[in-house]
Amino acid sequence: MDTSKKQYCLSDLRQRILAMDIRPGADLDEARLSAQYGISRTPLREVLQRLTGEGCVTQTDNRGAKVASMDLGTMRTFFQTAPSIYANVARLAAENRTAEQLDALKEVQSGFARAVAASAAAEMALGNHRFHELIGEMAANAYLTPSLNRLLIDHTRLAQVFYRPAAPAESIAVRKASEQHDAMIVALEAQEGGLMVELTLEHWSLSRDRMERFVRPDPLPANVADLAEAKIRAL
Amino acid sequence: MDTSKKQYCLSDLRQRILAMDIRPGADLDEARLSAQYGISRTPLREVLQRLTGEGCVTQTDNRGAKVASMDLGTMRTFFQTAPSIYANVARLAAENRTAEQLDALKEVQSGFARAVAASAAAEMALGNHRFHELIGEMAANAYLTPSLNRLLIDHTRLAQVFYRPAAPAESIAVRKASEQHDAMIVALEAQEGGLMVELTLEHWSLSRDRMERFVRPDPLPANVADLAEAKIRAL
DNA sequence: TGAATACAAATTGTATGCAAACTAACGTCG
DNA sequence: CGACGTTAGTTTGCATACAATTTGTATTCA
Repeated sequence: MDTSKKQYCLSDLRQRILAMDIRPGADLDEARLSAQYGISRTPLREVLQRLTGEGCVTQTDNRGAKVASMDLGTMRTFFQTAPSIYANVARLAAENRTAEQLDALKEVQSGFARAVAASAAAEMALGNHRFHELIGEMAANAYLTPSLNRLLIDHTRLAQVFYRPAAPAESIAVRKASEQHDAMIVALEAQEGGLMVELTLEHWSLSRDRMERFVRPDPLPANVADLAEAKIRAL
Repeated sequence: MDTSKKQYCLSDLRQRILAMDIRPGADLDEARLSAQYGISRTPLREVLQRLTGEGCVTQTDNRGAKVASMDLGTMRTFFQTAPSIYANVARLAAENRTAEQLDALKEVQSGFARAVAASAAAEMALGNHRFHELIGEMAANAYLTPSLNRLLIDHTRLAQVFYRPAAPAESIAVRKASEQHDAMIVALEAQEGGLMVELTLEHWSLSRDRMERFVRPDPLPANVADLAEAKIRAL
C-alpha cells in the first residue's frame, strides 16, 4: 500500500479522536493499540508523541497517554479565542493563498458537499475539518497555525457532539455552512481579505449558535400540570 | 541528581537551541547525541520528537532531525504576528494569574535582573524566555499558548543574535527591559489588563527597535572622499 | 475493622540487534 | 565526456527482550 502501517495508525487514531469515536480522557494502552495496528510498541509510541504534539493526546510520565480532555474551562477559552484566530487566519489566507492550495480546497469542498448531500455525519465533520485546516495552511504563518489547529481539533469534536442528532433545522444550517464555504472560496480566489474575514465571522456565528442551541435548548414548560394535560390531550 | 538523564538531555538541548549554541538548520545526529548524553537511541528519539512538538526541531522521514530554521519568510511572519499574540496573552494573564504563578514570576525576574547586572548574555536571554513563558501559563489559554511558545522560541534565538555585541547603548536598553518586567509584575498583581497590554506593547517596541537597529545600522557616509578626509583629520 | 505493608500483576521506559532507507563513490556504457 | 546503474557505508526505523515504575490485592497487626 501507499501509506505505511505507522502512517495509517497515525491518521486513523487522529480521525477516531476527532470523530469522538475515542472519547476525551480515554486511556490509550500501548500494548493493545500496537497489537491492533500490527506494529510494535516503538513506532506506536512515536505516533502517540506526534499526536501529543498536535494536541489530540496528553501524556504523563510513567502513566501513559490519554485522549485530550474537553472540560468546561477549555470550552470557555475555546469560545473566547476561536473568532479572533479564525478571523486573522482568514485574512492572511486571502493574501497568501497559492493557486495549488485553492485547487486542493475546491476538491475538499466538493467532498464536503457530497457528505452533506448524503447526510454522512462523520465525513461532514472531517471534511469541514480539512477545509479549515487548508485555510490555515494558506495563511502561511507558522506561529498562528498551531493555535488554529488546536482550535480545530476541539471544534470538530464539539461538532460531533452537537451535530449528531440531525434535526431538520440542523440540516438546513449545514447546507448554509456549505454555501458559506463556497463563498469563502470565491473570496480567497479574489484575494479579498476583508470579505474573507466577514464570511469567516458569519461562519463562526452559525456554528456557535448551533452549539449554544444544543447547550441551552428550549426549556420544558414550567407548569408540570399543564404539561401532563397537554400530553393527555395529544392522545 | 534530581532529574533523569533523559530529562536533562531534553532541557539541555532546548537550552542550547534557544541560546543558538546549536545553530538553526544544524543536523541532530541520533548516534552522536545519544552517546553524548549517555542514553540509548530510543529515549533520545523521544526527546527529539518532544522538541519537534514544541517547534524547536523539525523532523523529516528517514532523514533525521534538524534544528528549526529561521529563514526570511518566518522572520517576516514573526514581526507580523508577535505583537498581537503578546498583547492578547498579556491581558488574559492579568485576568487569570494565580498568586503562586506571580511568586514564581518574581523569582524568575530576580534571576533575570542578576543576569543583567552580571552582563551574562545567555542567562539573560534564557531568563527573559522563562519570564514570558510564565506569563503565557498565567493566561491559561490552551489555544493561544502554543502560538506564544513558538514566537518565544524564535524571539529568544533572534535576541541571541542581536544582543551579543553588547554595545553600551544596548546595555541601557536591557536595563529598561528589566524595569518593564518589574512594571508588568505590578500590573499582573493588580490584575490591570489594560495596563498590562500597554506595558507589553512598549516592551515589544523596545525589543523590535533593537532588532531593527541591528538589521539596518546607520549607513556609511555616501561620499567616499569625505570619509577619507574625515579619517585623516581625525589623526 | 482499619491502616499499613509486602507482594503480585500490569504497564511504561530503555537498551540492543537487525532490517530498511538514504548517501556517496566508483565503474560501466552510450 | 556525461549520464546512469551498482555497490559499499552510514543513518534511520522497527522489533524484541529486559528493567523500572505504578497499581491492585492480600495479609498482618494494632
